[in-house]
Amino acid sequence: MKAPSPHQPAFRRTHPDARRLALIEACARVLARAGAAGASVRAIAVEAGVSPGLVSHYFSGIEALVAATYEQVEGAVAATLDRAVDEAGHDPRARLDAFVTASFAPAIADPQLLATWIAFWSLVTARPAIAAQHDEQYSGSRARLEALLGDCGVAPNEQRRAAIAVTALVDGLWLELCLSPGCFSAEEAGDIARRFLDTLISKDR
Amino acid sequence: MKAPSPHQPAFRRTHPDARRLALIEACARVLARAGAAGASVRAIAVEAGVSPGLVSHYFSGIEALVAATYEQVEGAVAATLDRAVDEAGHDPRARLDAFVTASFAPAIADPQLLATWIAFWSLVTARPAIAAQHDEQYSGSRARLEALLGDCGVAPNEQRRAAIAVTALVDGLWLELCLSPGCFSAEEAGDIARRFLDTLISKDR
DNA sequence: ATGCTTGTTGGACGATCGTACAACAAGGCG
DNA sequence: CGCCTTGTTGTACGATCGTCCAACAAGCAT
Repeated sequence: MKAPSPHQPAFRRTHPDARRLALIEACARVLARAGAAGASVRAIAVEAGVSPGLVSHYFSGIEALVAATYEQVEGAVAATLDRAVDEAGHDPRARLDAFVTASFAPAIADPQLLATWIAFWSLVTARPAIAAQHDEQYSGSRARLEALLGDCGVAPNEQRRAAIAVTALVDGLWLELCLSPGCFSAEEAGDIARRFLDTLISKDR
Repeated sequence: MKAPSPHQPAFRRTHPDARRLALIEACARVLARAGAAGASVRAIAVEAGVSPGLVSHYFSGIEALVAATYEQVEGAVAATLDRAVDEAGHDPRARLDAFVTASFAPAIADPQLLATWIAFWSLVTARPAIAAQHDEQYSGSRARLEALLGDCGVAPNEQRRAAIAVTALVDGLWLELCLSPGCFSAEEAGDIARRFLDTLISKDR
């Protein structure tokens, strides 16, 4: 079909970091489209426009690629939330509200995004290294939330528990919002979460 | 190895319902042990002590078996929670507390139990029938919670939202408790959830 | 005891999986 | 311009997957 140029390059070399990132993004797209069951080496290679061998060349296996994809996507989500917090100005409570509101925005509460989480969760129980990665990213996320809560006047000795509670409520709402988007709306989820924040913050005032 | 009896039965016939249940229980054990990735037709057949062909004979495929397993396990969990509620006596608040406390008991907040949920969740997005099943079981669970909340004096027009909130908080805590059991304890999770119930119930009193 | 129903077996089948490796070529360097 | 490094290809391999179906036998009915 294609008229071959005198010397059309069959492929292009890429910086290892860029190629690695491209494979991660392709993995995320495949997970979003086909779910964890459809995320095979070949499907990801086709999605990235490379040969299957490259996946093995950059990652020790599918699990390592899924772990790297989770790390990447989780980082992107955290960055989106941080941006929403920063854009909320300097009022501590407004920043906290922005955090939970952004957590249910279409870009975050996305069923296709859930697929990455599920694929990662399915590895947590069996693989200690994956479990350690999960613990690390969870504690990082909780630390950011503890800071936001502290700015709102939550006592230091209550921050840990409050952050666990808020994370659980937001994650639970997020999960259900992804699994059955028609059950309740993102606005309702935000209202529920913000009302819960009221009870945490006004408690010791 | 085995000295064959004059007529040792090579297999035993079973009531279709009993065999079906045995396959479901075998599926749950395989999911708990090997995760969603290891739940193959053959592995489940070995676990159940039957030949691989039987799985196809009773279920249209692996997905149908996973869906049936989720339904069965979810029903068992609901029954356990209902029993805990009943054993709590007649005081409405004590019944509600028993519900959340039992939700984090070792038998429920079990990493191996999470595997069944993850395997089921991984099918929700792609398969409309699975999504419908999830919606149905979620709304059933929420209805029971609404009744418990109503007995505690939550106004009818607030019951839906309160039940969504409690479900999300409990599920979020349960999920994290399963994923990293060392992060916080079941007692802490129960305390967080019960404290949240305080804010919902004492509100309009 | 004998036949019949049907639950059950067990292997065949093609598809797809992850992995590995030798050959190839793109692109920078001398 | 031609060599060299190495990112990339493409395929072969064995394992395992889900599905299917003809043959078998367990246990009830007669």
